[in-house]
Amino acid sequence: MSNDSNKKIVTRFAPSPTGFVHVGGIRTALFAYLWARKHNGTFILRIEDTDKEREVEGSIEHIIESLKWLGLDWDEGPDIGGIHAPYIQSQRLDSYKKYAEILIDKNLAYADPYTEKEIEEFRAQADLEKRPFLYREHRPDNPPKWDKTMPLRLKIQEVKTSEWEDLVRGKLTAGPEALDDFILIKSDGYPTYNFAHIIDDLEMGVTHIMRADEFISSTPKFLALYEALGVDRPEMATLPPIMAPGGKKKLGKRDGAKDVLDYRNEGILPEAMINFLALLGWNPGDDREVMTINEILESFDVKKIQHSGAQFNEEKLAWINGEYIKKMSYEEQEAYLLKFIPNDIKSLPHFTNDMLHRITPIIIERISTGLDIEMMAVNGDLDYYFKFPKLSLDVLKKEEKENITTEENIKKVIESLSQINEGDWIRNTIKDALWEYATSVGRGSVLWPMRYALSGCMKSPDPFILAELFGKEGTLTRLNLALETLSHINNNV
RNA sequence: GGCCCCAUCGUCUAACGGUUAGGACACCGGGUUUUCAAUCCGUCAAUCAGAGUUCGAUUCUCUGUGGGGUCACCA
Repeated sequence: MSNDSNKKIVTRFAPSPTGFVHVGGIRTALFAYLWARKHNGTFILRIEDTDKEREVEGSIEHIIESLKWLGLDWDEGPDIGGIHAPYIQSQRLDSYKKYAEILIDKNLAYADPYTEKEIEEFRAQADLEKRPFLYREHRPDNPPKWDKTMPLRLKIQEVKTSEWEDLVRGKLTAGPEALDDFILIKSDGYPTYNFAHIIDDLEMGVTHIMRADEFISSTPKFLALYEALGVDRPEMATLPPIMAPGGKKKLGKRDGAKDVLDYRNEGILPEAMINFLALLGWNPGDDREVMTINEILESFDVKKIQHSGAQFNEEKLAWINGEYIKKMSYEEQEAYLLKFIPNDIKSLPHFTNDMLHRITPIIIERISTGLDIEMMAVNGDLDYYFKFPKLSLDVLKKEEKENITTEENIKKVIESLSQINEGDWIRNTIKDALWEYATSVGRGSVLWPMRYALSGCMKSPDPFILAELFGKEGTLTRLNLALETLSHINNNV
């Protein structure tokens, strides 16, 4: 293994183009990115498309879009090229062939003459005998010359217990069962992941491999291949798995893991996602939680990477996102809000830039993601800013019976507010004009009907804030509407 | 099942072998606003179990238990 500390750090993110990337993949990319950037190293994006069956068209563009959204930029990759181009495995078949020939010449790789059916039978037999199936136990004595239509397998030299050092986990071991004559080149001519990623890492000078812990069990095979090739291996840092909510299994696409870009659509900010993901399986060693990418970079250390799995908790992600939203500039907040306000609200009679401008801080204070804004819209907690509320007879009646909302109180409020000059129409003046009376008759019997008259809702921001927002005329209009509704009830009872 | 990895509040985590086991999210409660979705304060809450080493284990060792991963011509 290479221990040359002067060597430039090179890491990579190597997804396969089988669809979108979920947060697990991004976390791996992030840690590799952080390690490279921290050391002024190189971060490579490589596409591992050796399984043409599972390939999904458009994946590469989608992956690139996801990484760019998050600000994880790379120094070499399929879209920008680089000194180790190409960066798509299906375009690197010559390299794999070259190394395959080397292994064949050294008598360390051989053609697999069996049919799939025969292999199946070996496997079934092993199952029957309740022992692990190992291809090497069926290794042919005189394998045919490899004609590229048969799989090519690595010939394991020495069956032994494997032992290696992991940057995160320390000393790891695996029994001899983990070692088998695995396939290097498939019968379709493409290399397996096991072979291709090692050749690529070698040719691209990758010094550190960040990977999820499902690769621990195949590491002995990688080790055997490095040995056969006679090359130093890169350092390996095993990341803990990200668990699905509930903690019962690793987060995966089948269990509903979302496309990271879905989070963008929900209003998660890239900085918040990066921050959250960095903290999933790593911590800076102190109590900081909201950290900029530079602060993360400053403190990042593979030694602080967690060993055990961590559940992906969307609530905490939302909380962090809220922290970032509150730190945005006023203009950014307004644009953010506008993005999530549905069109039917935007077409309401009083929807103006001025009103949007004024409610921005009020709404922003109360939300943590765009989903919250959409939810407010659905619940009717947004439209009263832009139109006169429709008051519910039932609600008013109920309060009438409880002797809270009386015509007298509303009249008194209207009377007091009418005396305020337009120029003095701010929340504190409004409050001062009403406070004494409200206190004398019980604040609830004044504030509640005021809130309801202004918003038509059981809950809303402070009624004085609403009154300021709607202006003197708007406020009095709404109060008179309430009064009208109330007297209408009284006349009909 | 074989092999491997992991194990602190519900969740994410902190703690040179010596702390009243700390923080954050969530929850719950309270203040303010007689609204809460805002804000402030507070409560509740954990070292998987059993041995061993040690004056002293969350920390080291072993066993057990639990959870996860992996046993492909997928990555």
